[in-house]
Amino acid sequence: MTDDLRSAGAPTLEDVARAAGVSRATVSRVVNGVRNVDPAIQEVVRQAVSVTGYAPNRAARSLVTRRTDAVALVVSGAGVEAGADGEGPGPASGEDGSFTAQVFADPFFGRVVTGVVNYLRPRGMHPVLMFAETSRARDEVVAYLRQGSADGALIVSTHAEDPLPGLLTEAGLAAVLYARPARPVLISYVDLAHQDGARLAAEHLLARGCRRIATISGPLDVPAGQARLAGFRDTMARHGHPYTPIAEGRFTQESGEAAMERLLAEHPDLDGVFAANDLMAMGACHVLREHGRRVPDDVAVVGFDDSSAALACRPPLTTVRQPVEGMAAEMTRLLLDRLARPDSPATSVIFEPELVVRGSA
Amino acid sequence: MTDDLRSAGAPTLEDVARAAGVSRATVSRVVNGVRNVDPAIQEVVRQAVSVTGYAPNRAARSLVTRRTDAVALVVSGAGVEAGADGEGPGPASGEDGSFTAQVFADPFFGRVVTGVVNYLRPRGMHPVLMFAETSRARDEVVAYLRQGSADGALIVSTHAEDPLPGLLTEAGLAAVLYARPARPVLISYVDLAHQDGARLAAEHLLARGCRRIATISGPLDVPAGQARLAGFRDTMARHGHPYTPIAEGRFTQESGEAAMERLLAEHPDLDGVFAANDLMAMGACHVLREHGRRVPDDVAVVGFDDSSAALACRPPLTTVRQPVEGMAAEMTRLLLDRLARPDSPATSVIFEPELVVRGSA
DNA sequence: CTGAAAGCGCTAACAC
DNA sequence: GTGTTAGCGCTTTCAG
Repeated sequence: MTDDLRSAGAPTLEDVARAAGVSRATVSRVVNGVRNVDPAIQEVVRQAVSVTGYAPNRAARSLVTRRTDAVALVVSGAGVEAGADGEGPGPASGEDGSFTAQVFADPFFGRVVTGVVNYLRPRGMHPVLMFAETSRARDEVVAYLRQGSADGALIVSTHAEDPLPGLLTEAGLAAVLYARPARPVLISYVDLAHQDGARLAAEHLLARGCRRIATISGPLDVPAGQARLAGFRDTMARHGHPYTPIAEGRFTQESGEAAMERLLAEHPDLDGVFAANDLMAMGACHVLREHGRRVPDDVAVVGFDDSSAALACRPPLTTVRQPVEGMAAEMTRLLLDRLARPDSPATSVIFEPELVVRGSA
Repeated sequence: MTDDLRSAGAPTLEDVARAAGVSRATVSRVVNGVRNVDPAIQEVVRQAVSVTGYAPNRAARSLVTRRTDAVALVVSGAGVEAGADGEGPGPASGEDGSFTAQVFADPFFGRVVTGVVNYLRPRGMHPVLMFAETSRARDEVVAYLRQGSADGALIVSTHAEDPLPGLLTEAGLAAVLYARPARPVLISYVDLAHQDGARLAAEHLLARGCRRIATISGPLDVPAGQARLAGFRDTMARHGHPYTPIAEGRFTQESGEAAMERLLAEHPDLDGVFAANDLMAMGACHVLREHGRRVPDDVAVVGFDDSSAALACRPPLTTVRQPVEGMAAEMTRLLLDRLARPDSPATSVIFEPELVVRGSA
């Protein structure tokens, strides 16, 4: 008669306690691995746990611990172009899903997810995926965190002037960014030394003997785009090339193709190209080949990121490696650190890029 | 003296009630949009909410509603090959992150995420990302759900014989699959009519005049790989081609390249290739070009999925479209349906593929 | 080392 | 239409 009185609902601590003949508190201690419990009793409790099939209720636990063991992984973007889906007069940058689709078109985000998950998982934590491309969506992210649905946020911004970091810190919520915020907010972040990366690319092209070098930059309203361009230009200037042709892309393969077309039209004799990411570099290679230029013999191409696109390309891309997974893991570490010590100061960690030489340059 | 007594901690229902001069219950009603509340009072409460900056505590709410508004989005795989990372004698298919990295190397998963998020988001729900490539990881997913950390699970299996669906239904947990389970489990799922898709590809190649057609199949231990091959073979046989060369790939570009090399070595005169996904088709195109074959003039190539790789390829791939985002959305709808009516029967929805003609065939 | 008891913040009967 | 109240299942002092 001590059994089977709990036919409905999942077993609770109470049930286990009864089955083990101890108090709820003791069961709780055993379940949470708190010391100071008689080994013999521990064993009895463990038995009872497995007999009853007990699983602690996360909500009840969260209610008292004030922790959820979840973190929000949010992809944030300020302005998305109107979707070219032709589905009627929808909002120009609305929540029609074009943003979420675009995000994953770039192999970059998958790598971030990989890095985050690999750090979180061994610690029993999980990422909740969120997108914050509109002001409404941003408010929802803030609300989500304020409700205590997640312990903190990992922010990957696709555009500068993203208001989200500000909103978050203002609300006293724990957050860490991938990439330095445009306006200095007191918040931790990881970033890459983009300028150094661009320098590596420029020097490689120069060392290779290229003399008429152009660049396909990233969007100039995103910090990474600016920094890579700046690093490239500075290096070129320092080596006696104060004027280098530039075509702005949007980090997509398509925009890379268009940029390459423009470059080729204006400078048919170029012999080297630095693209600010691999997707654009790949687009450039396609266009070059279509125009009868051999890569790297006629035109050398260097990409950036060392994403999966670099190996997918023919020839495989010489590129500047951004250790995305490692950076994402570090970003996660910074967040968990902050959660453990809420008033630890904001920290930033800058990673150094590395040149990876393959076939394209 | 009615104010500022709550300097510490977030404001609770109690605080709002006090500020509005009503009871907790009333505040709860207006916050949750329950009818039967005097409009005037509603207004007063809303004021109080915004004055206090109240945000409902999700844990407390979940504790009583038994809902979290989160669903687990789990990528499940049975056997992953040993990582080729050369980092010492690690476990052959361990939790070293190689699985998570592989998963996002394919544009497929990003599309699934997109579809899921776009369905979930307007409903105030969010996906928690999980991976279940080892038996340990699978147990964690089950435990996660049993703790009530998420209301249900969306499963994307990368291999057949995945034990997860069985574990889940056995535990009475709500789950829906992307792709039919290998062994018939009583569980809802969405899937594509893979055979029809393969038929479309074969017929297109045939109609185009190709007579020496080979195929690069997917891994034969995954249902989609089998079905696409079966559909292709049947159609070829029906059109008088009982024997078509086959090379097995693993749905990666690299494996597609290797398969194409083999095919070309044995059948130098082939004039058409059906690859079971776009990544492999892209690899095939590269290899064909390296061997001096023009696509589509010398050899026509048809892919499968209509992923981003199809457009990234030169020439753009003629392919069989799998409406991944729509299928993922439907999968999500099925899950929420199930959550709303727990004893609704298991349902399956099969989507029809569509041929998309571009440059490669 | 173990038990008793006080909540965590919210929803949902149930009274009024 | 609104307030009272009883928990939801857990952790955590505080006694013993």
